[in-house]
Amino acid sequence: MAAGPHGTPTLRDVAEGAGVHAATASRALNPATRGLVNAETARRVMKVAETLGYRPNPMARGLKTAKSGTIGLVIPDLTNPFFPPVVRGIEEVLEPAGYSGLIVNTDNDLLRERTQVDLLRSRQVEGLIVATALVDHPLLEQLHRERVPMVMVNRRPHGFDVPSTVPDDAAGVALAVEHLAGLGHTRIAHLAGPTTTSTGGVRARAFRNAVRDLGLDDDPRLTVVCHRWSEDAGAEGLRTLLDGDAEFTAVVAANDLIALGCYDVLSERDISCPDDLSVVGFNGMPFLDKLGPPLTTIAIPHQQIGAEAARLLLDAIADPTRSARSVLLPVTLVVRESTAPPRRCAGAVR
Amino acid sequence: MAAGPHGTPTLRDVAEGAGVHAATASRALNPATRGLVNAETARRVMKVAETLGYRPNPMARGLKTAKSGTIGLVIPDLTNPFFPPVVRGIEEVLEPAGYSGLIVNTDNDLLRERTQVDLLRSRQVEGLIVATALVDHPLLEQLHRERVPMVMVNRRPHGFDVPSTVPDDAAGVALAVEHLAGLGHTRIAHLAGPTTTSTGGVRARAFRNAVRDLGLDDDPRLTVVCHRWSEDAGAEGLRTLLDGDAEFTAVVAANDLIALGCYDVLSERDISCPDDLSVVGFNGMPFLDKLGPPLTTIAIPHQQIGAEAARLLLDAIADPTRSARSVLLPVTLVVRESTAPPRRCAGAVR
DNA sequence: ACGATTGCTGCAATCGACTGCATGATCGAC
DNA sequence: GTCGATCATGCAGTCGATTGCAGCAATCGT
Repeated sequence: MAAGPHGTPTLRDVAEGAGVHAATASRALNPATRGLVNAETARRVMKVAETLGYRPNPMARGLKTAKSGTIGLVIPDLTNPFFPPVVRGIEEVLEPAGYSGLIVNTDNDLLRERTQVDLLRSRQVEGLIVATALVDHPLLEQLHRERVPMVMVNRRPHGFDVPSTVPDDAAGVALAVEHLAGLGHTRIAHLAGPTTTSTGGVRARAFRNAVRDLGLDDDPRLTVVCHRWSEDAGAEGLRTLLDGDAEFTAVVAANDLIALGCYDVLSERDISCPDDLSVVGFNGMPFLDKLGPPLTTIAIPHQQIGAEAARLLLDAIADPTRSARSVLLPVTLVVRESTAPPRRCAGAVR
Repeated sequence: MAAGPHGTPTLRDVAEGAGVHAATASRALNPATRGLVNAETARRVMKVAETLGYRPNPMARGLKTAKSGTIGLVIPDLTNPFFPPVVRGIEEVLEPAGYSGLIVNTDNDLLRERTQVDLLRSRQVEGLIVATALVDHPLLEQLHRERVPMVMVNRRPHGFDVPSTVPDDAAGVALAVEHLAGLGHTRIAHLAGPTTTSTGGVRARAFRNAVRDLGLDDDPRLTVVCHRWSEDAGAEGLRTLLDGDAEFTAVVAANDLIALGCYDVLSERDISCPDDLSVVGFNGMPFLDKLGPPLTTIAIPHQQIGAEAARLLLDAIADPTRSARSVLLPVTLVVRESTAPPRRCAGAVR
């Protein structure tokens, strides 16, 4: 067990073991420079490295090359079931490429976001995958100006071009509306996400387009904007909808959390789903099939979204001049028991 | 904007700006060595560092000090809702201490676990927080021998002493059984977790103890071991229970996922919960209150478990000689609608 | 008033890997 | 048999921060 004073074998240990200079060992071990070394010598060095269990010290390497081999993942809250699969998708791509992800949670707090990104940058991350909510974002703009390689997931940037991977929101909403229309609903409500997020806006617009395309009642009173992507906000949204005077027999929630908020109001007001009201979610988070009733939703490929984002980022790092590309991923309708034909003579639901 | 050729200001830039040597600047900036420097000089250096936006390069620092400021988090699957809150609890403690967590997923695969831990070690993590399932684990033993600072979450190590933070499993199970007994159940079944995990064993033993303590029917046929902590395994477990000839009116699942598996079987066989069968889960994962029916469960303080684990690890890093301390965290019973008194003349459920 | 202590700062080596440049060896060509 | 080309390897400096040691000045004690 030849090893340096610190226990782990160093490049010099390997070089010594192979009877060559550290420089030669370095070249032999690096596939890109291996050609510079005699094939036989290279083989020998590699064998010694192998038996010694040599691991290049990423700090020493990073110090010299100014590369850390890490990527910062900026997400609002890991506890939101949306993100873990996305993270796994990201790591699935990053790992084989020799990168690791550093996760930070911002809780959608602007200040916290800033300090967390600072933290990441001080850790020398080579790029950022950003999943935060806000669409108009001075910090993002600043990072973009500073040429920090960056990709957005699930959100589109506003003014400047940054690569992004997003689900096909418009198609998803259309799927939901068509499904409800097919069941016979004509007055469908929408609980929109915050307008401060691109997703909220896109889905709301897609909703009205779908309603119009199908010739359903296009009543502006049937769209209520939730101020957050949360159960609470969803509950509040449905309450104002119910307390309004517009009739509706179905609601398309801008995401599953908002739909879950609806469930709270339903039991609170003793409204039956799907008998009195059909509900459709969006995102396809886990365990939706165990709800009472199981929630019909638009499933999106979380893992793929992450994987694509990671690929885009690696591309951007490899070639910073490449223009921003964005990926739109297909979504699917998952029909469960929260949707059904409207009752014969459904009036205003209250 | 004075800065080095790479854009980010270096220690020498600061030193130059303050008219001192880099060594002095280093000492002035490090709180531990600041006393060695003239107070006025230190102030000046710090001000220059501030205005320059100086960030010490963690790689250079790490190279010299052989510390990376990172901790490895070894978890089975981030997608399992159990872990995200634990991770947040961990980071909540790690961050103020200047550490970052590097997350890897093992999918409970022994080989993958090994390569992932190798990855972490090659990234020079200063310690490991391990949440993997297996109780007899050559890799863990090896790490322990190699003196890698390490803490386990939610599991107790088998042969050797490693600090750990676990929920009070025994108390939780007792709470569940008492709750059911209080409702009038006398024949209570247990869907145990894998015996390869300490948690599985502990909860199963606690179950039998609780049943005996309360003078309920202690029938060995009423305990079935699930071979994994998953919905599938839970479903399978309940099926064998139902297909057996022992009567029971309630079931304590070793965790929520197993309880969710029960829900599948209930609808599959048209058994009503809680009318025909009461079900109690364990862990208190999110959205359980939205299920049909909302699941009664034992809530455990996920975030606290993580935070305590991180604290233990920081202690272990600071003083490796300190003996292993373990923390037991209190759990609470959350009563919802999956439990009710048994029907008057409940026979065998089938 | 002189040697000794204390306080502050600079010098230079170090951590481990990378890399431009130079040197040495080998071989072919004329 | 010598010269130049090619190939392989070694040398030494570099990345940025840290730290033992030395040096210098101011202060103290007697």
